[in-house]
Amino acid sequence: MGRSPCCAKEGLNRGAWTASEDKMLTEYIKVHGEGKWRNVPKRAGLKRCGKSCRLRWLNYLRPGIKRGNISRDEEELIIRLHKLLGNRWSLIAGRLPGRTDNEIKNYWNTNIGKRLQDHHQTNSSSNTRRASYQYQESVEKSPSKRPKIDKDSNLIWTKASKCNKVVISPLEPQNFDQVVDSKQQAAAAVGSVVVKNNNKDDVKGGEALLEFNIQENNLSDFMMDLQMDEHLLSFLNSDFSQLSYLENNINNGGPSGTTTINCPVDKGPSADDPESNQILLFCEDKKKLHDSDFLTMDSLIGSEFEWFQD
DNA sequence: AAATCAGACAACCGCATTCCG
DNA sequence: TCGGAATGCGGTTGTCTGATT
Repeated sequence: MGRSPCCAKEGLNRGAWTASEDKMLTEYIKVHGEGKWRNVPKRAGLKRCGKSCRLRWLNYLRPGIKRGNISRDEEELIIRLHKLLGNRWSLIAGRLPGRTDNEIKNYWNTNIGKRLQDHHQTNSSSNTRRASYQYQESVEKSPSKRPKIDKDSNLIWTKASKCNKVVISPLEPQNFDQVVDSKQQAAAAVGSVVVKNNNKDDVKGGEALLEFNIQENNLSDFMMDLQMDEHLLSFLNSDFSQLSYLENNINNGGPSGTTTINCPVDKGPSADDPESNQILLFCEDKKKLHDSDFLTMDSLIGSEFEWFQD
């Protein structure tokens, strides 16, 4: 049985929204809030489908939307994030307050992507070809709906392809059972994951250590399984400086010969205690970590852009 | 002045994922 | 647990506008 359309198409307006339609939608959402998009047109008195209302609201009418004039800083950030994430426009937009995925996508397609392509054509032998461009190319060659990521590219695939439900939360002793559940899920997918309920005397606050033994999978797989987009990416702020911190930690060794990545998270059981509001990742196999592609990320996103500039 | 072209971007479409009864 | 509905996402299309011929 085919899926029913989100709304009947007969008699609906299409194309550009009028000012009065915008007003009706805005006023409706002010009163009733977002969501239940299917019902919005009927209740707001609009001759539009729910999807169209949602899109109009999210991309145009929503408060706080910045429009046009993408700054140099924003552009550089878009390029950096695109290197990391590929065409995950919504994720990229999430790092640019007030910008929408649609706007960034359009901006990329009409400005940055085109310039990159032009640059590539005039400089095809240059070794400055970057993952984002390679990705763009692969997409162009492959018209399939979903992007195909070259495993050898430097793109970080932020959605879990193997186990996307392993969420590591700030830990308290009473949460340990929960952690073991996560461990079992992760172990099935990644290789082996060891969860230790640390002696409170050894480690402050009864934190648990999660040790990931990444088997033949490289660290980018490891990153996937940690929902990088939700947690790790949250600390990859615009200057990405903390990645250097990771590298330093690997080179110098963290506490007890392990490598520690501290990832602030939005909320936790003790949100008022900054120290408990951390995800701690320990990787004992420093060499594996060091040899992995992950470290190239720092150099990748910190790479120069003069080749690209006007 | 009219026709054509290209760039920009809003909107649409189809599919995937998530939610929920 | 399952299936349908709702939502989210990325690719594509349509349309407007300004530049060029």
